Amino acid sequence: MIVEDDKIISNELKKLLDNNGYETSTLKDYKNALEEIINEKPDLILLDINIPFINGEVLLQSLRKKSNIPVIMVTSINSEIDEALSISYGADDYITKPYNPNILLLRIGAVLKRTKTNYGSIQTELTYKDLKFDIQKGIIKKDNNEIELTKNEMIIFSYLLNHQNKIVTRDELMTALWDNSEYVNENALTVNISRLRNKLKEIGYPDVIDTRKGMGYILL
Amino acid sequence: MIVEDDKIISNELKKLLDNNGYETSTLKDYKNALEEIINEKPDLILLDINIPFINGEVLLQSLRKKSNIPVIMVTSINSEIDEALSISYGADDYITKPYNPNILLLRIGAVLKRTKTNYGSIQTELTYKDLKFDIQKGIIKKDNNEIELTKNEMIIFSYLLNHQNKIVTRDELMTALWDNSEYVNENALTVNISRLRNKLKEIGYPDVIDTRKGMGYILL
DNA sequence: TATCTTTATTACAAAAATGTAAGATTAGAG
DNA sequence: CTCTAATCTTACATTTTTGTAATAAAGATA
Repeated sequence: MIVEDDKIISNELKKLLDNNGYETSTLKDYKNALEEIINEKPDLILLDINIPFINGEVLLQSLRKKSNIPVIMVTSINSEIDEALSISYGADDYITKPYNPNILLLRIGAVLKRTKTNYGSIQTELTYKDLKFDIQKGIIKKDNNEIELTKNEMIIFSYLLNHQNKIVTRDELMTALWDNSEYVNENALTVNISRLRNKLKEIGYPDVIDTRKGMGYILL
Repeated sequence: MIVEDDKIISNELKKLLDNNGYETSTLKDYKNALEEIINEKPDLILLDINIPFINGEVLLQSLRKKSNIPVIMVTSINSEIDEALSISYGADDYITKPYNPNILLLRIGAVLKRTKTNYGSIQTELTYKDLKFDIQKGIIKKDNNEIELTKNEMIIFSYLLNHQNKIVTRDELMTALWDNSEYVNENALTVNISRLRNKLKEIGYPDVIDTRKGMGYILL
């Protein structure tokens, strides 16, 4: 979606993108821009900083409260402050007019690539050594093998994976697993670790969760 | 982590970052850079494009095969092609020397903010209207309320959310839920949808999964 | 080494998740 | 409007997940 008040530039951009395999739509002013955007859910927005009535940065700020749709700021003002501000407001990239069409296309490609796993969708696969961890289905795959993790095992494995090679205390894991409002046996964690270890062993990783007595666990 | 061969610039960068609350480490050349990076797991890398022996872009390319650690390219060559290339190789941002310290800090902040939920970690929260969906724990939160989803309900809700406002066929959902190797009753899906709907109703969203008879379902 | 504390393992029972079947509803074609 | 196919609801039985307790093993400390 192109948000740009200058019709000439807008058409130029549209033509460029249409010719390169993108579907485009255009908005000429800020009026209802937010609704239009939310409604249409474009994959990416090219946002002119100087669209009439409202500054593009204000629009970006409001948009960011509702959505993570990627935004590339387009501006004629080649000011470093604006560039930095765009980024801190949540723009995904920034380009100045006059723009080099090829650069613009590359940047669009890069932003889409960078954000496609995140925008609106859930990152489902995480890698640990040669294992693929599908958090959505709760399974770990290795070549042809595949083991299923239960919810608790998933939470523990995710947590360890997010802190790989760092020691994770038992308390941290307890908090990740259970609201500290509800009381559970201290040993419940130990049992769940044990179960996770067994499953990892099944798939050929017997000793990856190491005990650091008195400190916690570490995923190697 | 600063990867930069010019000691003066390297020290300057280090001082700037140290003074602004970051912990830094430095690498002076490409030798074993990849191992060092993988080993240390920095939160962000400032990568000089002209480090000795190997071009920074090559390093970046190899790194991207192993990790998504955010990288900001630093270069003295103010060439648009390099900038575009950096981005398409997977750099998260790009800055030219001489750099404005404040801009650099802002960009570092922006990149860290943008990537913190993704780097090495699992994106755990997704938003639907005013609900927060924690995929890792399988719970949906609304203000003080909170409902727990089972694995099947999570899979269905995730799938619908990833295709919000688009019609999703029953077959798609069946495939998302079960390997098509194992046979399950057609009705199993209906029952699971029903269960999910009840939970969504509990939390104040009674009619968000709409049936499109003969076609599938749609999340409004 | 002896002792004490931390962590592991196992078996078991309670709770939760899930597929099935039977019957009820509903939407849309004719 | 009527009929039929699609979808829904409910209840139930099986399977899975999970916490507990009792006992065992392993590390640390003296």
